[in-house]
Amino acid sequence: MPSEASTQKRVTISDVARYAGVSNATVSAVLNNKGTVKDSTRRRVLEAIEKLNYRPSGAARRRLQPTLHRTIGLVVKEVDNPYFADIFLGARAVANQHGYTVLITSSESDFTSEHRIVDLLADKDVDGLIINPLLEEQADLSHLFELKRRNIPFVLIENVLGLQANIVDVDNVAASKEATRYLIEGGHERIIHFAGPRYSLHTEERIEGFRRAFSETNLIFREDMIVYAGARLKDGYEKGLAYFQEHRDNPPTAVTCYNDLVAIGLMRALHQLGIKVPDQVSIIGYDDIAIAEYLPIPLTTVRVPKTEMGAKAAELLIRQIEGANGRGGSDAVERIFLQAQLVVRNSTRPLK
Amino acid sequence: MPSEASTQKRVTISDVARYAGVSNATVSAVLNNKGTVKDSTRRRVLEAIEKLNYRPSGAARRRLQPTLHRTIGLVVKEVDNPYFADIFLGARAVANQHGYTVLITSSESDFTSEHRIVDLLADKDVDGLIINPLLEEQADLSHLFELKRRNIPFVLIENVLGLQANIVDVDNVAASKEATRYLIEGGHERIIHFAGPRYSLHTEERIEGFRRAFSETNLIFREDMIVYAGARLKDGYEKGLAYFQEHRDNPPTAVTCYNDLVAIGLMRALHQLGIKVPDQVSIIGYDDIAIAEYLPIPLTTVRVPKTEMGAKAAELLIRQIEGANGRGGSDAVERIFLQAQLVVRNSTRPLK
DNA sequence: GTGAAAGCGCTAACAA
DNA sequence: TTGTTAGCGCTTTCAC
Repeated sequence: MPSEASTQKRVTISDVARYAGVSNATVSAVLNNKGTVKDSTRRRVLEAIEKLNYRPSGAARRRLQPTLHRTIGLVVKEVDNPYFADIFLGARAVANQHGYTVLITSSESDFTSEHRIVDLLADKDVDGLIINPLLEEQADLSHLFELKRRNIPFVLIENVLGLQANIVDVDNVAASKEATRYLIEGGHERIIHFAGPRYSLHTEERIEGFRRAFSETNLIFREDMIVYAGARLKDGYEKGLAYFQEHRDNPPTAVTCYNDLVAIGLMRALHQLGIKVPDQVSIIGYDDIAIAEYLPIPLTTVRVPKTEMGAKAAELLIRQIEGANGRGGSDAVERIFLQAQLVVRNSTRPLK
Repeated sequence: MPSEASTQKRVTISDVARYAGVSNATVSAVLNNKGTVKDSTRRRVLEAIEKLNYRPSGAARRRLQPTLHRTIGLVVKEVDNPYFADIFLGARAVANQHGYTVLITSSESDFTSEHRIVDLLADKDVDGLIINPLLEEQADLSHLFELKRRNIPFVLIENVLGLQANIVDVDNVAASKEATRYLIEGGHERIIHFAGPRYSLHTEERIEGFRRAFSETNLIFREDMIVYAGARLKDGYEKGLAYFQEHRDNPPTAVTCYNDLVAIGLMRALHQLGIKVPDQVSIIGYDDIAIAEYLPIPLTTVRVPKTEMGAKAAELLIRQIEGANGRGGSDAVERIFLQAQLVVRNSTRPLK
């Protein structure tokens, strides 16, 4: 009943010391398990801690060995996409080798979240960031510029127009084109593309690849070959159901998808509509997530070297973090594009 | 060529100030975009920052508004399991409502990692933790006790024996029993269980449920009904291939799996061996990850309310974080067990 | 516009 | 065994 309702101020080590009738140093000693404290004193301190609900500030404590924990922040767009798990795993492997720990957060396609997250990570003193940025209308890149101002190295794993920054990615236009061309060369003429979410530049790049495949043949590209689906199982399923119902009379013979999740969703829709894959419709995914190979009809897809991307991104980042400390030297931006490759499995078949 | 190779010491605001011939306060003003700095001065400071590659310490800066960013750390065991994505999403929703951000890290089944991660997160001053702990032989719970000592609230999403701690989980024994009983009641007699990894208590709980289902009938449980597989697609696939090849003459008619990933891997193996699901073998998964429903043979599985678990864990945690600050009151440990439920789809069929 | 100085919460000498 | 003190890197008054 004693202790008055203190104002919202933080409880500090001094409060505890005062309450327990000892000095700050003693409390600190208890906190850090130094063996040097008499048992009765220790007990009193512990009691005070409990009583006041004291929580030591890591920030203050850590100051002396700031290098104790090296960390890298990874900012993704959707956690429920296995794509990011692989990126993480690749980054983690390299990071661990160098004594870094990787922290993940997800913007979940929300631009405000992305801003907040990047700020937060910077405030938490991560040593560098790997970011999969959202494509944004308002082009508010302030959080990335802030990073530059604060001199915190970062590498993108999807391009941001109008920003000089390190990037590790795949040539999506080329890969998407290759996938589409594979279909065309197989004799497919009515092909459509289930495109990704609007907030992704990858979406546009993959559409562009699709388009270019056409321009290299005598087939005509038409806008209505692009069907905006999204990035998730559900998106592929729902759009698939809707599209193939609507185009019942004249369905396409092949679909390239934004990613594997969409492809799998689409396959479910087709299955449900009684349309056979690949007999009636060929399907190509993108990413080559682990499960693609595990489906009863293994998915033809574009393999993105996800683990390698994560690893490369981490390498580049760590080089910047550590190199930068040496001299103000290697400030030149690096842009690394890895090779994506079509993996033909059973969800596609040539028409001729 | 001038600037000597400084010893590895951190570059501080004072270094910048000295280099630019101004005071710390001025540098600080520049850093924080106060409008009060003359342009020529600002430029000089910026140059010094660049030159020295100065990176302001977030820790030091943040001290004044420590409450600016509230954060929760989520420690998982394997990022590439969609199970955790859903936990995260549930936690994130609640967290965001309360102004918290959720940071994820993964121990990847490595106990040393778990320790390091928890330490790190504590040092980074997260306000609380949601942890999916590894089951460990040496029972070294020091990192969790450390959390208690530092008064950082945490909630587990898998039990740790011998520790008084908040927990949100599902009754795995009951759920696993229910799944197995469903098979037995359907007339299956030769049933096996593809068990999870050794580092998981869930593994043991699910085995126990399997065992108990038998003890309630006149069927006999035998140790060789338990096949240790793992937690991943690959595990189910490889063990499945091996097991069903070896037991070609006398295969089981049903398998319950540690989780959906293992089940899907197993189905691939069976498919490859020409064994029909569910005609020849019934399969039950666990978790009900999104894709379970999307398979050509939708998976019968135990639905774990993952999103709800994440949400509940976050609620409980935030209550502890904030309640605790009020008085030293609500220190009582809470243990919440949600309901898991069998969802019958097409990968199982009754034998009678 | 800019600098000097105090203070944030904590730990690490060093004395007592 | 415990207390005193200085200092970590930064921001913020408040003079100049």
